[in-house]
Amino acid sequence: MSTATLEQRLVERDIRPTRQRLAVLRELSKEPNDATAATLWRRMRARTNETIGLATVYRTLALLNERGVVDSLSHHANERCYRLCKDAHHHHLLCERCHRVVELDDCDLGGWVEKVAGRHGFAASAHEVEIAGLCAECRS
Amino acid sequence: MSTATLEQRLVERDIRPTRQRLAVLRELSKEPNDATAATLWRRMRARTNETIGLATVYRTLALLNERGVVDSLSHHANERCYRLCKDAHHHHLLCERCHRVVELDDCDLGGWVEKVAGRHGFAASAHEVEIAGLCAECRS
DNA sequence: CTTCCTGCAAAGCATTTGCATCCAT
DNA sequence: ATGGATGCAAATGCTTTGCAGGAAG
Repeated sequence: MSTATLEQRLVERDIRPTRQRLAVLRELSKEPNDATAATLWRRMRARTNETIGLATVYRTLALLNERGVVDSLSHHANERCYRLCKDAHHHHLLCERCHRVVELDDCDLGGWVEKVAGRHGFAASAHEVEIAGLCAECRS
Repeated sequence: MSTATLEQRLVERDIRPTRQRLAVLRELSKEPNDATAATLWRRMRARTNETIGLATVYRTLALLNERGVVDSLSHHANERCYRLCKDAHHHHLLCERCHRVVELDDCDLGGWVEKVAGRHGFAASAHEVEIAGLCAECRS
């Protein structure tokens, strides 16, 4: 993804596109799965021309999450993982072996959700589905 | 739930039903929603006739979770929550205001899950749905 | 006796915060 | 100048672990 597009994502949500924030976003956009704050930080640190503090990575991820730019998952019990949002609404397929995460971009569950929620007096505002299993590669 | 039944749940999974483990289980069975390790511990401590260490609560919850007696959720970002499993397979309704958790005991999503997973080459082994919204009480 | 369990206190670790400095407007 | 952003280090808070004493069979 071009830097221009990444910058646009920030500006759109009223986030000042600082060097560090763009760096975090760029790093996330290279990651097909999800990554922890520390992982992203280490990768950026490894490049001598990019300096950034771990606290800034945390602050940035929290901000991006709050504004809907990144997802925050917590499958690995003790550490939170982040990934760039692809679309507004989607679900996840998780591979139990290699921990690959596939984002599903189709969701036709709307009706079912309303029905189930209504049955318990709930007004549903969001839903999230996670399917765990083995990916094609790990199956073979 | 009777103590006998609780004890049975432990014995069935080859867990020695010690006083502390039963206490944790009994405390969990009184909790309609989910609770953190510290919350359960404080409640048990409050009763002068029950002594238990926080570490033991953590160890017990981890064990029970591993053996499928309790669920471990992590909605509240920083603290893990536990709740007694009702059935083998179920989903959750979460109230965004009061944090009540309702366990759905019906799941008619089987076909959908297989279809979606298969489309991406996955062999699904488990799935989890969480629906967030406002419960009847918080809506009014 | 031997094995597993528990309590306490001491780590461990991810995450947050205080504060001085820096940067952009 | 002024308000936000950052880096570093210190603090926080949940969770785990080491170890000595205990309970159970």
